Amino acid sequence: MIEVLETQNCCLSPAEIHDQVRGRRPKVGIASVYRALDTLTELGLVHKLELGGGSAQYEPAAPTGDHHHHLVCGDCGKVEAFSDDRLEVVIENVSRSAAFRIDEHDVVLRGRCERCAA
Amino acid sequence: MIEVLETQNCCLSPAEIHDQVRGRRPKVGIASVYRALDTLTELGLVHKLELGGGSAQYEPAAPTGDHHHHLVCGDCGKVEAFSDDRLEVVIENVSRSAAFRIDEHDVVLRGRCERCAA
DNA sequence: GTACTTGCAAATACTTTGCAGGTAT
DNA sequence: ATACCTGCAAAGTATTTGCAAGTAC
Repeated sequence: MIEVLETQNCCLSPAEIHDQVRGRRPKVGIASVYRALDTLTELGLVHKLELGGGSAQYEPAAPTGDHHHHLVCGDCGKVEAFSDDRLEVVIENVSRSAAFRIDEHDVVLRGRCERCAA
Repeated sequence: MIEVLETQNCCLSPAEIHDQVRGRRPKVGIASVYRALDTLTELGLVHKLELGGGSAQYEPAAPTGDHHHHLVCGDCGKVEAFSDDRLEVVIENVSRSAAFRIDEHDVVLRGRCERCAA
């Protein structure tokens, strides 16, 4: 599973991961995928995203410098990554001044992708 | 339903809305709540949030100047609102330079609330 | 053997849908 | 009458859990 996640750096659903894992180990069940994702998420190795559209998405946690956020197309569901340093700085500041002790953040920009906007 | 949503300005689950609506109109089914939320979301009157934790959350769309984002406690699930002007400015800039035509955004900061951090 | 992991099937949770009956025009 | 709305029950999807069997030490 780790090998599968390594090949993809952005957003896989549990079902997609399951399919790819089965390519190598046909007997693996979806329950094991969920269990492993749960563990990896707790360990901070994987990041869980709730982008809407039925199921959660998982991606490898950023190996520092690879931190990014997501653009989501409301029409076709396409997801694309982006990153912006000023955004990170501002979020860092906000996090520090918040009442909560923040250790993670997600930014999702929603709209239409080039194709669907046409 | 609109009356119920008006009284709350942040984050209600469909089940919570259903409970409150039933206080006034006992026969209303959960399906109608989902249908109405769908319609209101399409009309842009209500904003749908995927914060994790089982079900989606809905809140009245910001009547300009009431725009906010969310702090989520990973331990107890508590959700709190915050807003920050610089954050909005940066997101506005990022949105303009993105490949997608962006018309909405969500920012979620995750961590522990004061109580759970102790 | 003991403790942990696993796949399967069943259970649970959330959301959507079909439909019969009701309402409004 | 026609078109639309509604609640209920059933279906669908995503995720979690119980458990018997398997594996590791």
